[in-house]
Amino acid sequence: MDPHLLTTFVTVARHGSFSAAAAELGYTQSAISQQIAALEADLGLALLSRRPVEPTPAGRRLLEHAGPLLLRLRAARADVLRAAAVPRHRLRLAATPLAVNPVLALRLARARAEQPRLEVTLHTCGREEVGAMVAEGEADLGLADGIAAPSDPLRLPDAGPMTAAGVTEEELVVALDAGHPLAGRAALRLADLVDARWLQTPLCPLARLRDLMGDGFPVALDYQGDDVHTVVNLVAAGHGLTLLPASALPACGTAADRPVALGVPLAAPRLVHRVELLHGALPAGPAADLARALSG
Amino acid sequence: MDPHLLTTFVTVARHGSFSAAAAELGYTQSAISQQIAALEADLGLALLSRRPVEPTPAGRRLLEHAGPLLLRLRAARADVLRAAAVPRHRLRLAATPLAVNPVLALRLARARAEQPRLEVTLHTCGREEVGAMVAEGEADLGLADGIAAPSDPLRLPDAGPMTAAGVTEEELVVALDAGHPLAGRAALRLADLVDARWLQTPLCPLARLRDLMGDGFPVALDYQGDDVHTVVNLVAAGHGLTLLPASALPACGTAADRPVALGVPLAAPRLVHRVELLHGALPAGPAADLARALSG
DNA sequence: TATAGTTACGGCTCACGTAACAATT
DNA sequence: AATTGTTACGTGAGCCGTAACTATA
Repeated sequence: MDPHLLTTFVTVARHGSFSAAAAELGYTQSAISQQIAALEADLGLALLSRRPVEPTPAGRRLLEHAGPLLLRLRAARADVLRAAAVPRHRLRLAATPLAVNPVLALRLARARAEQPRLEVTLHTCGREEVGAMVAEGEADLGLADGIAAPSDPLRLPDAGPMTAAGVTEEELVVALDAGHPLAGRAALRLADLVDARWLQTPLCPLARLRDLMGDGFPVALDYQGDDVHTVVNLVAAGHGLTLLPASALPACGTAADRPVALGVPLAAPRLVHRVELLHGALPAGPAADLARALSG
Repeated sequence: MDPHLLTTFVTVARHGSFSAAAAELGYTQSAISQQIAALEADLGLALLSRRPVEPTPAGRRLLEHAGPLLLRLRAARADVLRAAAVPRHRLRLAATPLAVNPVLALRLARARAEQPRLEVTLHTCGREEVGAMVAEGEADLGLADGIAAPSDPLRLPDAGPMTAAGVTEEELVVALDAGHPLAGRAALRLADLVDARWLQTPLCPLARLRDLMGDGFPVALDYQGDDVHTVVNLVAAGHGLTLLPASALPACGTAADRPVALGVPLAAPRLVHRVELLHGALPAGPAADLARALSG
């Protein structure tokens, strides 16, 4: 169970090939073969079937552990080094696309106005990656968004000792096209939308809604990207419903020349769009200042 | 950050001595010295001060990570092996002292009556150790108790992918001696007991109450052991208050010849004594049967 | 001066690379 | 026949033990 062998194992499993893993890790094919053999001998189990190279049931099980385990290992290293590092004035921020809402964008602007020496780099990526970047010290602060009951914390994947605190909560709206039968409503209940046609996007994972409401939420279109602008255009064109924070929809009313997406407030269940600030323990100097500023 | 070096590091830190760690791990003093040097070189930080041997701030930080990390590593190994192992008829149970209440003791008896071939070993230990034993596969099932709001899960320390499900919830009572000024009350509010004299025991950690209610709960006596019988006798003798599940107190009323502990129901906040069943994913065969039986 | 951690050095293990081999398509 | 994983074997890095050294109480 040497982490070294574990890394090799996940790489081989990911590529489905010993040679490809060897190329990526800078070893020879032979070394990879020996490493996998060593891991299998250590556990006394076959972890991969050969030709084609695929994880066995035991291998799949190990894969579920290996990722988080290696992440925590890197996170621990990063955390110890971070605690001893000198505070930098170049801060790296990682955020999910919907996390940088108008409120937080303004707070960030104010903080930068107050501390002109501060250099900020902002990087957009998925939830898991935000968590991983903060845990591994690749980002000083992270902003992750999600759907939760008011004042409830988000259920973020565990990436080791890390602090998460809510910074904004905002009304959730059901986004739909202007011609949709429900467009005129003053408010909607999620229970009434279980059988509507939904847009599947990483921005609003339907699995989360099914957790809350049970089965349903059929997928009309699956959009794999995370671009908010694209999602809004897809909604406007009638590809399906999705949940968005109110501020993610354009403020204007109707437009004659193109389809428009409308937001109808969600009446029940009581849910909000919540953004949480992530950071390793003890954010030092500038990072702590910025964290305070973002918390409002 | 080799786990091997990490284990050496925690052992040295625990003993406060290189030689003692060497003795425990079966190495020479010299090897330990080289291992610590290697770890410090890898991180580029001093982790231990010498003479006396104590962790530096960076070392303390690493210690916070190392324990859970090594536990998860052992847990992952155990989980993979468990999934591939043949189901056994000798089941090992780990439980905290207050977890085996009358209800669960009866359910266990019924299960054993229905499956005569089943051999059960029961081991009592602290919360963390129950979690660790289940995670590492040293126990097939675990029972951990704690204080929580009704239907709320316990906040158990994370020991990797493990399933926890509530099995019983029971009324909490404030245990006090018969001569206590509050002994006559029909019910008590925790808020009124903030300044009372409390018994500190692992069975009812006052830190948990302070989390809920803020500071207070002064310690009259700190009992380091976890024997329920002893705690009840201490309470009866007037050493202080504690919270216990109603079933932990003797059923009888008063006795002339010796001091008696009484239980007064806790009216507010609404809290219960909750027991959760812990198991690794996929409990196989007999373990799954027993888990079902204990869940009622 | 005694105790305890560090450094020097030698031996041995083990992990990797080269290269020949085997198995699958 | 080509591709890809396995096995054999030699080399070199690294880890541990012995022993000499050093620093602290």
